[in-house]
Amino acid sequence: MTIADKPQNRPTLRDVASLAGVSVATASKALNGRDQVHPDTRARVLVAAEKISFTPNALARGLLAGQTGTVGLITGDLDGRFSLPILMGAEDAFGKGKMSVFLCDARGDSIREQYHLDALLSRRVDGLIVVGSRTDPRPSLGRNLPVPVVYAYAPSTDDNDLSLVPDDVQGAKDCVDFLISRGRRKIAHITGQPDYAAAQDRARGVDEGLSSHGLSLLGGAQFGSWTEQWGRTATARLIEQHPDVDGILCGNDQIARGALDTLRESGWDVPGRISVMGYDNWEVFTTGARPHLTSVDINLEALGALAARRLFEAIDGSSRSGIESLPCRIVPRETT
Amino acid sequence: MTIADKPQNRPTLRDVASLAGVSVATASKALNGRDQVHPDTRARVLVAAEKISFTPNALARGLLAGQTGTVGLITGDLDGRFSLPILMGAEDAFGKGKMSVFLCDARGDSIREQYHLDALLSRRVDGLIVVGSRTDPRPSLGRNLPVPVVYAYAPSTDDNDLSLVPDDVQGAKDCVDFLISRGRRKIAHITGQPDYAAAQDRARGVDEGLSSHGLSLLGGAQFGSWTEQWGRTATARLIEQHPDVDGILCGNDQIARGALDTLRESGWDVPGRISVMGYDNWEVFTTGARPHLTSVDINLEALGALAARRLFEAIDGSSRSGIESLPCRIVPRETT
DNA sequence: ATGTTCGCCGAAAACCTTTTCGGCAAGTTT
DNA sequence: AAACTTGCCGAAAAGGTTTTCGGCGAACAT
Repeated sequence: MTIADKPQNRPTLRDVASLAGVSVATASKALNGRDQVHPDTRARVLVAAEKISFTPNALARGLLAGQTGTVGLITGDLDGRFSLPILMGAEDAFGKGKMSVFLCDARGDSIREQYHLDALLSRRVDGLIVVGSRTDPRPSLGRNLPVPVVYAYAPSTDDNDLSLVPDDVQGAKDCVDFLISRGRRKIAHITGQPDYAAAQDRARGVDEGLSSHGLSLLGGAQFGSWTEQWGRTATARLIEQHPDVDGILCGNDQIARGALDTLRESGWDVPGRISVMGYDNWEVFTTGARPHLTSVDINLEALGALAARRLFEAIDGSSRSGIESLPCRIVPRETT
Repeated sequence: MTIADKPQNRPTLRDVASLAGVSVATASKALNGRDQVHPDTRARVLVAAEKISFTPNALARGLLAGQTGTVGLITGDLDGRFSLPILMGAEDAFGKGKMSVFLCDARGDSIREQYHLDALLSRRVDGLIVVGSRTDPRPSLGRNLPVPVVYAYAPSTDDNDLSLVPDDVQGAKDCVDFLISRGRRKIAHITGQPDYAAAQDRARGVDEGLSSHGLSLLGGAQFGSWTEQWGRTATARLIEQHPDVDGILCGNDQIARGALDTLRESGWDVPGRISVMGYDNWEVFTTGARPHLTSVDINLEALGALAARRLFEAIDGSSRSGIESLPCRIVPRETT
């Protein structure tokens, strides 16, 4: 019965018009705020539309206008940790009533990505945002797509595309400055797999930051994996080999979590004897830690917002290309 | 220039037809595998379509067919932990080439939810999946929507709607059985805020499970918050007041994480002296723990897949209502 | 009274695709 | 040779909306 009493064919502009006793042309103009329609007539149309709860068919409108007011966000993310904040940022930037953003998930699979691309293009989205789960360059979707594309977080390999990425090098430098401003001088770096651009960039930032202060890294950058386990192992080795260490910059929050665990179990006071910083500001890790973990926020909402603005500009005609880096932001908590 | 050389008006079926020297009717039939078209003609049309990389306009098709082959997924999730697995499950169940699922995020805000609902309905989706971030009942989207709706994870308050939820009561019972089969008898329960249905359901399952074995809970269910901090605090108190405890069922993985930390620091051997189980099977917590945490998977992909099937049935006419519970699955690791 | 402006409305075209149905030519049957 | 079937193709309608443009009546100027 829930099916039976559903209005099988939904109300159309023609229904509104006949109810209001006008033509569809006038009804359309009345609803869209065009002038050339008498105030009384407009009022009649509005109540008629309200009465039958008319919603304009976006398919027909899009077909005619050649624009749908829709942008697609294709993500390769598996758990939404990167893509949802970017989605939110983009939505906020587009503002309500204008453009809708719809997400679909390719799970890092290029077949699925192509499938979603086709689905979105055939539905005539006005633009695309492509999100990856690592900052390593990824293959371009192609040069002669019928709509503009912005790559977010994971840049395109093609310089003709526009990509937006967090500035990991500068973020890492900022961490160094932050620790040095807290009086730390013997700084180590524990990070993830060396084949990640994020690991390389952050390590480079740490190096350059220390160099600019005339310092150098304690024991060199320790590459491993992005896990708590590695954080624990590497930290245990670190404090044994370098008992004078007074700061650890970790490649992400999980490694930092592992570092904190090992330090606590070894009786090292944080932040009394040593400071620890994470990266990514994944809240479930930073505020679960003891003490709460100082980290670096990579501003994904801002990335999404800028992606939306750039897309809007491109839809309106002006186009950019290349890689744009966005600043990160240190979130001080209790480990520094 | 990237804009300038974009084909401003995309190829249409008319272009294909004129290139192949046939009418649009024949071109359509050729591309859609209809019979009534000569093999040679079909081949000509196909190469023509390929040549100008024609993609059919889904707007026009949907306008005509009254169906768009699209379902919308509205989530209230903030980090995608629940909604993305459900999205994936739904996609897999629909299968490729048939239906596309697009996600939009209301962030738990009913204004935004209404906005996205309107956006999806005006784009004439064929159905909706509504996902929440807690298992507490949520307000219905309404009874006379023009398309079928399935609520997943967070059920609707309206019994006329169809809702799919994980069976937390049975899941908790299974945990009890699991611990008892491992020889545990003195079992405690530490869980989250008492105003969460998930906390109540899981606590009830634990109670009922123990009763069915003639046992009872050690110290009663400990409600607190879904955090590591609470897991640590409650566990410290627990082992002080009940040194004979040999099993802790935690309301989620973060609480379990906190419990493990406190046990390790108190010198309790896990799983030698005591077993610990989490809930939700959030991998980043279960495999980061020492030892790796046994947990309960709430099968979100299966939930999404069933949502897709139910939606498909409803679109085809048959309709159900009420709440369907899906079984959970214990994932044994090293803490039991 | 004639011509002109102005305000408001409606018919029709356009967007792109799918499906129905009529038509035409070639081949088949009586 | 006439009647019929078969295979293939194309014209046209339909779907819902927006925009353009012509029209019509009323108010105004001469």
